[in-house]
Amino acid sequence: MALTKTIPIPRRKPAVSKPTPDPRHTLTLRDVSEASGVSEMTVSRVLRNRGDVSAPTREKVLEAARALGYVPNKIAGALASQRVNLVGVVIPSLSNMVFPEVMTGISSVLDGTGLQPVVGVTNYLPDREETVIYEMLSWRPSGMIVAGLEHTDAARAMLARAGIPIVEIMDIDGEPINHAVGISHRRAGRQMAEAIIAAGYRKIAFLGTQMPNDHRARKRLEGFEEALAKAGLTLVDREFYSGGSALLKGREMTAAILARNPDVDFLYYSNDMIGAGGLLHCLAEGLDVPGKIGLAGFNGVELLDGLPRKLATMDACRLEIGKHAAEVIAGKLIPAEKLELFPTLQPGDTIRG
Amino acid sequence: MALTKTIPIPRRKPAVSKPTPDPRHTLTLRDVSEASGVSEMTVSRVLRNRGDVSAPTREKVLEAARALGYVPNKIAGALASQRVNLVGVVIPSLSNMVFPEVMTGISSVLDGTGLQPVVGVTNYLPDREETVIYEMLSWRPSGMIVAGLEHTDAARAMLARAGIPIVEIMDIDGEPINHAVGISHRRAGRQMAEAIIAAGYRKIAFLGTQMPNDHRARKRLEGFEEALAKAGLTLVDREFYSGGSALLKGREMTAAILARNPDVDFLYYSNDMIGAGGLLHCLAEGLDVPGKIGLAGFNGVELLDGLPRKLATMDACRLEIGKHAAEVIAGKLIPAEKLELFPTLQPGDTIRG
DNA sequence: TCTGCTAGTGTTACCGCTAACAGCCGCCGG
DNA sequence: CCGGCGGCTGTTAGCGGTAACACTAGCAGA
Repeated sequence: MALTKTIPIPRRKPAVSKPTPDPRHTLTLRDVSEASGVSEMTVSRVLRNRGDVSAPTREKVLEAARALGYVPNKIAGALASQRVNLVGVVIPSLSNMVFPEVMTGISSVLDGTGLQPVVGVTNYLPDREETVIYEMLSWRPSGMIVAGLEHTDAARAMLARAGIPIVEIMDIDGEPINHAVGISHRRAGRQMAEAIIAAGYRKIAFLGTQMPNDHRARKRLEGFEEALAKAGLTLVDREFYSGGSALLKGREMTAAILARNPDVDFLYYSNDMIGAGGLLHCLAEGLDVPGKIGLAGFNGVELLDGLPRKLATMDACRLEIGKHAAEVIAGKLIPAEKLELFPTLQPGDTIRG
Repeated sequence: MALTKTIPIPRRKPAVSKPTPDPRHTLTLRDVSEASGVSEMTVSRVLRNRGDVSAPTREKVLEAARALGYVPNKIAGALASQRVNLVGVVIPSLSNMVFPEVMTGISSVLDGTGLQPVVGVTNYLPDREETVIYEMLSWRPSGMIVAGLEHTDAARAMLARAGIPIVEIMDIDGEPINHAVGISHRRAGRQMAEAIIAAGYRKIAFLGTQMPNDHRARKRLEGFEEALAKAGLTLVDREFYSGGSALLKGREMTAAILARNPDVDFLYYSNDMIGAGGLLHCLAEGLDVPGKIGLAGFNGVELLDGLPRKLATMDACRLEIGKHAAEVIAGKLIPAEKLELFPTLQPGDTIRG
């Protein structure tokens, strides 16, 4: 297209005279190479512990690198090697105790592998999730761990054609892009309902979060109502909240439900935090738990151990989910399409047995 | 050094014949450029919204990029532009409610700026912190936010010569590398002690975490004892824990202290979670709170709102700290060396007043 | 008509590092 | 004595973008 020759100008002064080795200049391999009298390639080999380098050379290089305070530039390294030791982790929130524990599981496995997790938070917003995924993929990570199976079409498409292992975690009720590691929340809800019914409770109410995009809470409720229906029951009442202190909201919602339905005999909470609030309320009111009224939550947060009475719950296998997801990314686990874990129901002291 | 000429071999086949546009191939600017019939540079300009591009060209390019599902390679972009939109955030833990809130503050400010936080967790281990910092710096972020003022010498040195803004958060009792945003924990401890003494309590015990590297908890305790000393008092007892459910540990430690010192009249906890456990214990025992015995924690976690009685505490300005730190990084705030915030004492219902 | 400017687009040379070799040297076996 | 091999080190050409220009065309003003 160009009809004439262009004579481009170098972007930068080729090199400043050596006498003034600008101390403000960011160090490169070349600096270490000059300081230690070997080629950049050899320095690179030493710093990555790759290839054969004689012991004396290695020493010299390490010495020089340390003295200069050289920090390698992974951007350049990643571009050249087409390899990035990052694993994207996309989760909805950090503030509810469940994802930090998943992170712990992920880190514990990744720690040995040279891979490093990078967290992105979506606040349960699908568009935000799409953006976060896009941003992460643009760094060409070695793998992605994403919470949930529900994503925007664009997000699914990006993940699918990224050419890296994708693990969707927490939930297995749906179609994974690649691999899924989690529990069936629908089944979890069903199991809890069956246990409650078996214990003889009949007037059951639900208390949960008002979050259209918390698909896992939704699926639990669906499974729960399904099992109720099978027993010829329906929820006698339900109450939702959003924002604020979960513990406090749990108290308030519980008070509201009890005021409306004095004869309710079971309260099923969508998470342990509001369940704990409800439990504190019931105890404060002097209600007979679990005789007259039973309670159950979901998650198995360790917080519960400190309560005066132990709330019935179901642990969500968070640590295992994180570990297995990381194992799949790290190639330590045979990648089945779905890896289902089975939560155990912990009856605690709030379901009569 | 080489005496002969080397004829290197290209790393990859120069180009596959166009007829088979390998669908597995990772897309580059060139693919979009070919699909839209303009130069790579123009595509780059369109995708970054930089420079003048005619509307029709812009449309064509966007169309092609969307159709192909192109995701830019930030690694290459960052290397070429010497610009990275990442901000490293190094914190000790995610599982204690305090750092998630700091993160919220950081994100809220960074969201508008194109900058993106990347979190690293150290588990209160100095060596781990050094590694995390090294890893992060190797990605050449635009800035770093690091919790605390205590680091290994190597970590300090790396941060100091990275040539980017460094903000140390949470604490200001010490010498920052660059900037510090936080509160004086020593002063916070002192203030709490003064309030307790003013309320007439005299037999005061301390309950906290057994963490040699939680410098902020240590400084609070130091300030606390300093103020006690000034009033001629000393701690009548102290108890430490590590690991496990904080709420439960709070109950257990409280029981232990009370068993050893039946006449103790105030319990100062190093954090709200164990304080809440202690409060639950005292209430369960039917103790007269705050008449016979007072309690106080630290942090102002929202959890407290749900308790039967409100624990006295001091909020740590977590949200503000996160916001201000991010503002410094984003260049929105005049970078003073230390930015001190002042926590407010919330007497709650557990200090008699 | 010529100049100067501006908007739009293309060209080239890197950014800092690593893959893939080439080259050198010393040693060993035949 | 020679070929081969293995250990160590160097050379070159990118990786996929972007900075900094060069260049063209179109148009306004002198």
